[in-house]
Amino acid sequence: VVAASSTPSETRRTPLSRERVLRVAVDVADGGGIDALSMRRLGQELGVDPMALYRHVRNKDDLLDGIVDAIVGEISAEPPAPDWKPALRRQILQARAVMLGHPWAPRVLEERPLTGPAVLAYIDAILGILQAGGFPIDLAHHTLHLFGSRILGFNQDLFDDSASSRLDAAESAAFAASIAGTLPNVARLAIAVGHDGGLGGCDDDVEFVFGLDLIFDGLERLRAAG
Amino acid sequence: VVAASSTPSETRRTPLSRERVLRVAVDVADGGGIDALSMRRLGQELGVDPMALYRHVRNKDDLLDGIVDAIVGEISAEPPAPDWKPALRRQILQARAVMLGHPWAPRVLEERPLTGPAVLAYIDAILGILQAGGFPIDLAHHTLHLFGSRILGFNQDLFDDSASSRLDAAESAAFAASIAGTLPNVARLAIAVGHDGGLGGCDDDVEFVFGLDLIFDGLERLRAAG
DNA sequence: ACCTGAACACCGTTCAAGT
DNA sequence: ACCTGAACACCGTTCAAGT
Repeated sequence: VVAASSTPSETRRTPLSRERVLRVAVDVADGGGIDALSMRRLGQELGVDPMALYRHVRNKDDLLDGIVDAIVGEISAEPPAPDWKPALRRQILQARAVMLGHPWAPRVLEERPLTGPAVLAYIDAILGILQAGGFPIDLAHHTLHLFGSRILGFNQDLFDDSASSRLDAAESAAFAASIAGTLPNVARLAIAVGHDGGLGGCDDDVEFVFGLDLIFDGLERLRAAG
Repeated sequence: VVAASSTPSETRRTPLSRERVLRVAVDVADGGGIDALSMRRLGQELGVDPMALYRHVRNKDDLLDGIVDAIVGEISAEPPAPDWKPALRRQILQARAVMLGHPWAPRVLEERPLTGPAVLAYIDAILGILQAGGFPIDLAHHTLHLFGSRILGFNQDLFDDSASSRLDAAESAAFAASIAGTLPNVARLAIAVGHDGGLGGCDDDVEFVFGLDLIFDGLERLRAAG
């Protein structure tokens, strides 16, 4: 169920527009995940024939590109500052806050080409922060590639250890023992992650900021070296 | 069209097995992209009723998990060595070579939970390299999160500059001029990327290794500091 | 000229009927 | 007991018919 901002009768009265189509599409994805966002379902949510959407959106791909750009447009811009590290850090964490509100967004962002106006404006803002901090243009270019998805506030975690971190010490030990023969290093990791206080509970935000700061330090060293 | 390893009659004679289903599924994805991989198409490729696949695969998700694990299984293991940097570097570049042979794989790897035996064995190998190099277990854990998809040899590039790098200097200048008003920093970047020899042609491999080495250096500093 | 909705060519999966 | 294929509940999109 999607939390609609208007009653069905209002919905039907308001004329369709690309903006409204995209806004409701984001609502549908927020409410039911990206798989819930079909042209038919979206038409139903807007109280119109699904075919009516094609007047405001070229096709499904165009719809996805549109909501991706809308999401990036939610990120408020951080003004450039002479001290680039805190400025870029704030900017990226602002993007992260937006992404946390749309859990489906990272996946879609990754599989769509990012060429919308809001995305370009965001990249321009990032480059502005780097330039104000004294980055030559080629280092700024490397930096964009280096950050990858991190520039938008998320990092693709390939292995999910949230399950193992939910285990207590005894359960971790049992799991570790069961795989110790074939996967000795993963077993050791499972025990360490399970230890109370050992790794601080595997907070994703902690991991994200850890990675950010390590990369920042490496970049600052390159920048200072010229 | 998929390059089949056997003729239709052979295909029909050979009994189905999970391994064969997964192998042909990878072939279909290699040949036509991940969207070409449907249960119906896969059944057709194997010369069997689509429903017959459900004896060897729980459902479509299980099929995807299976081919993801099969791809990771293609990566040959690098033996641990006292010098962790070159060992890890070789291991990751080996993974990258495998991914370049299956362009659809990174996207699928990102959206599936990675819990198959080959994935776990691969992570165990990575942890083995780090441990042999003197990484304490908690730093090794941070390292996995830090690398993210890079551990499997690919980096999610959010903006695609392959189009702009294909332009010649005059075209870059014209494009830059057209956006200079609204996107001054992106415009400057476009000119720099377009310059012959300025950035070395935007080689993806160059960018990947650049990022790898920067992260390696940061980790080595943390490791040495204890 | 505009919009609607029937229809097409697909999906993944269930389930009853047949061997 | 096993397998098949019809059928269900969906897709995105085309296109002809209706207003």
